[in-house]
Amino acid sequence: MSELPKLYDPQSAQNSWFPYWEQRGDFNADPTPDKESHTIMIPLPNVTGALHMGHALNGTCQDLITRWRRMQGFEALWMPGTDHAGIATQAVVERRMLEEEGLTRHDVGREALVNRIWRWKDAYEKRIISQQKSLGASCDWRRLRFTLDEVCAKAVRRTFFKMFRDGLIYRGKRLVNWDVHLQTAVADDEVFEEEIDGYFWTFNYPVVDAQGNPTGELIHYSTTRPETMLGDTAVCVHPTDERYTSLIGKHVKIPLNGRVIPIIADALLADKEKGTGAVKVTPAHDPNDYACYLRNPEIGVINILNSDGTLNENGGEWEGIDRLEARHHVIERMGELGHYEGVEDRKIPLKHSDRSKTPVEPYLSDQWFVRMTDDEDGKPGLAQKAIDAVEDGRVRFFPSRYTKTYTDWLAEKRDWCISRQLWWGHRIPVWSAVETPETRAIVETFGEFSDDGNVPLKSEFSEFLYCATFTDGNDGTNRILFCVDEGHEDIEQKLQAAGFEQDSDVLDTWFSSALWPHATLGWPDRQHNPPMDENEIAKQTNLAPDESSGVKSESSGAKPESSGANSNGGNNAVLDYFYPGSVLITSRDIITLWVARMVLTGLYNMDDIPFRHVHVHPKILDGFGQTMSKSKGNGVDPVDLIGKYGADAVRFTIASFAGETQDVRLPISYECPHCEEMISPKQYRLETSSVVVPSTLKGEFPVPQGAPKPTMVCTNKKCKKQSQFTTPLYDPDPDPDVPVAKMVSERFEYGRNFCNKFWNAARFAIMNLEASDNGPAYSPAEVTDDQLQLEDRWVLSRLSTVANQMDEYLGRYQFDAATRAIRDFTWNEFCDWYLEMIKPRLRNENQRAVAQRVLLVVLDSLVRLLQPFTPFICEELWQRLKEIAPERALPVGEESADGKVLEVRPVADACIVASWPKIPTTWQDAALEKRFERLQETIAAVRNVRAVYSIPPGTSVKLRMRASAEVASDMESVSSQFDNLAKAVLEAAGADVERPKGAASFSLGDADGFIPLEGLIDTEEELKRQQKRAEEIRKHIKGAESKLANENFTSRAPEQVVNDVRETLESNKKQLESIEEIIRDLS
RNA sequence: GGUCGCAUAGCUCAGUUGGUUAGAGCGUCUGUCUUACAAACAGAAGGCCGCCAGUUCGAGUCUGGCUGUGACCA
Repeated sequence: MSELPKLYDPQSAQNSWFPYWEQRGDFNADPTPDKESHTIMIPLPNVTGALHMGHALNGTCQDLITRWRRMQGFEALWMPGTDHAGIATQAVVERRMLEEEGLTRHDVGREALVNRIWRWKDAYEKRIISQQKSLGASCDWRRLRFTLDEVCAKAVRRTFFKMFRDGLIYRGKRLVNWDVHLQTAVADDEVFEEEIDGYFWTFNYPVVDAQGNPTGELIHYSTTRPETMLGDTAVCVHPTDERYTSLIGKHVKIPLNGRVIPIIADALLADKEKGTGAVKVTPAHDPNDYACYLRNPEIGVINILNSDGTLNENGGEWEGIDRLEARHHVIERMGELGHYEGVEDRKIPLKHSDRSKTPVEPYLSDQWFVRMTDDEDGKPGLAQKAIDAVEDGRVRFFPSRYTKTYTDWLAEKRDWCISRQLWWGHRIPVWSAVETPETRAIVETFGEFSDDGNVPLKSEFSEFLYCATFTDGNDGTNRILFCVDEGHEDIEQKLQAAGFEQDSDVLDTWFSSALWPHATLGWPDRQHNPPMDENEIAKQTNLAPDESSGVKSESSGAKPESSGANSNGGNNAVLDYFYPGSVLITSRDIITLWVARMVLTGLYNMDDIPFRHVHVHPKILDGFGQTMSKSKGNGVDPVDLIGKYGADAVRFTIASFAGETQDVRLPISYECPHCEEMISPKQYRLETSSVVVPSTLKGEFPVPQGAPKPTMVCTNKKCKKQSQFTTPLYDPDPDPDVPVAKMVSERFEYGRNFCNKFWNAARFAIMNLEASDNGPAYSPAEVTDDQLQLEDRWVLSRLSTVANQMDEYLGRYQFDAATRAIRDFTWNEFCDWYLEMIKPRLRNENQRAVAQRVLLVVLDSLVRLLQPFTPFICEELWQRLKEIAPERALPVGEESADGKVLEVRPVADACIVASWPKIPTTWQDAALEKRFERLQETIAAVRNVRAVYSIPPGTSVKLRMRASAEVASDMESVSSQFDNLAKAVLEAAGADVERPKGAASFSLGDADGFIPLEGLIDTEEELKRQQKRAEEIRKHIKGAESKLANENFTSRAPEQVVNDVRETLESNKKQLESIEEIIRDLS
């Protein structure tokens, strides 16, 4: 075998092993009756744009758990896919179309726009998948789903139909956030508030008598949106406001249009302290006013806006004019009529659409809703059932504090507005028409009208068709509507031919993503397994789909034939087998929007929860503590990091962040494209927000069209070159062919350095497992207890502890603790101590074979334990080790007697499917670890003396240890290690050893060490060193003594604690005695 | 405004049910190209555990308040 290079090359490992796994079908998961399933549904990224660090963190956690479970012998499915993200995607495509071609959606039409969005989706889905794959995502790519594909579409249609039939979906009026630019409602979470410079105008309305004649009284009020007075239906005062009590019940006239409206009292809307105490009420255009209308329905509602933001017929002479322009006309006319009183400047918090970045208008419109409330008879509704599932523990949150976020939100039981006035999405499957003899005739082919307005259908139709009549609130016409289940295009055509029109709205994206956990598995089709991607199957070299899974690991055994084929004995085995899922891994901001709704629809459609665990991982912030986002310019592309540090390093570092905390900071830098120097970032304030730019920024933002783009200057004195850099503020992108500074983070050196350390440990092992001048190659043979040396027992004891910790930590989703445990063991124990200690044995022909066997079993275990974290390097090493030792000595089971520790077994073809280590806990030996620690302390103390006295590495020192006979004999048994690790020759050890003159000294708890340094010793320096140490110990002694003198402590603290303090005190006193003796000698 | 977090070494973070002398990585300083690894090795320096009270024999850890900071929901 060719010798391993000194540096691990992540790119070459990535290039070889990902295709290898794909071809072998290692990521495939199929129903396998004799294995337990493990299912993770990806939190589907949306196709609006590329993935960022948050996705990388999310994906790493999921892949880690999936790979771990797969090695444990679970049939582990990680389901991939993407979300169509209705409004977000439509908005980016529309914006780009407008910028590049000057076209709006109305110019191109529904079909053409949707086609354009499909093309966008195709491009970004491809990009997203390639990003995920470069991270090593072991998804079952054959099962890739998209929320608008036909499998998901069926689930959406069936769910809508079922809910409609069950009376859970209704149509109603609601005041929504209306994006006049995109002409759609946007959800509350798609809106951001921004303070703008506005004005506060004051007007008055004349009070009129019953005949409509002015009484001479005026009511004054102020407003930031004067144009809405055209839609006023009342003036409101506080019921206890003495200025107005006499006016309540009277009327005012709106001067602009002569409408007479009542003066009402409403304590919730009017505030005596604010302004004049009187407010105008415009129910159709203000949420608070709308709430007031609901309390006082007699005042009525008047809508003055068209969907594009222009005034409608209620705008009178200003009909067709944009509301902002109309505002000026209104002010002017009120002035002419003598009802304008003044204006002042004011900062106004204004809601903007996150999608179009334009101000939203409160707008009253017809929307579809899903009922969340409980039934009238008190039976739990959708929300309550989802709350129950968490409260009774069927679904558990990790960390548990997120349970409250979930239950608090659901407890409000607010009906869910599911319609969106968009073109990109699942169209609402409802067809309606005005009731006419012709349309009635159609209805009568399916059923018949009953007197109460219901339309019971004949049984052959009622399974997939639902009919109802209603009166249109807008024009008073009687209408008929049909809801049609999936798979009945013939009926849809028949309805359309008869004049029925499909609702033009689409469903909220979350409606389809709520179904993700069962829709992706093929629900509602219970007869067939869900279809799979033929191209992905074709990539797998084992040819016939039935054998696509190939030979599996030593633990999981060969798989029965794949159930990928569509015919499967008439049931959907995939759904039965993989539902419910095991864990959902996501970030906290969608606990309400998504997690809650998945539970709710899972219970509704499947009568079962969608997953048992929900793990909520932290969010990644930048070095300034702000969330990463495209618009802030601080988003790091994981692919850039993978290119620089390697996928393993990125994964390992990310996993080290992922604990139970809420946020982690990831300071970022710009990498000079010329010399790789890191340039630090700074925050750059814009008018209403801030962006992150290089600290050496040249040029100004925002960039005027055609102006040179801002650049940064390299801080490296030898470079000093300028370059463009990653930022959202270039319009639209950095110039082509100009070097661009990428955004990276030096934090990832943590993972890279670890991978390289591990690589070199394996390199050392491999060199010593092969035949060389030092002796023969590795030979597999069983290892018994009596063949083990101290360091072998120690390393196996530690390995057992760490391996078992890994299961604990991963089981609780504590990825950070798991990475720390495995890193510390690998680096600080295996590399720093074990490898160093066995070097002499590997050169000794009698000791070499056993040392090789123990070395390999530890390395073998590490490769397996690290596979979920750093799969590429592990597969690379696995394949190399497989050549050296296709059979090797591996841990025996717990129950093994007769002193056998390792037994020879073959290993799996690939690391990804190797069995997860089960290291016997009986290997853990606390007493032995304690002994070993004393050895380590002694060596550290000798090294410290060597460093203090600058003794050259090549120079040997003598060591004399004063200790009890027992400890001394232990020291003698490992004396060769003093020489090996500290270049110290143990000259003497025993109770009667005396401190030689001119020696450096150190004191452990139960032993003192002396290193004769005749001539070398600096008495002053040594005295100082010892006195400093003595001071420290005196401090501790004092602390312990005062503690023990405290009656309260000795009587109330647990005996164990008190004893520990006593022991430590004794040991410290001994140490102090030794040190004081040394000090006397030196003085 | 409500809810949930965070504040520990210069930076980024660990710190189990309260219990001996608070840890790691990076950075800094001193040595070392020692035949696995300079992306490394050996050694060292560096802490009012945000502030104020309280509970306790004992508080980085528990309780209350304050300050700063972040997220989610209104």
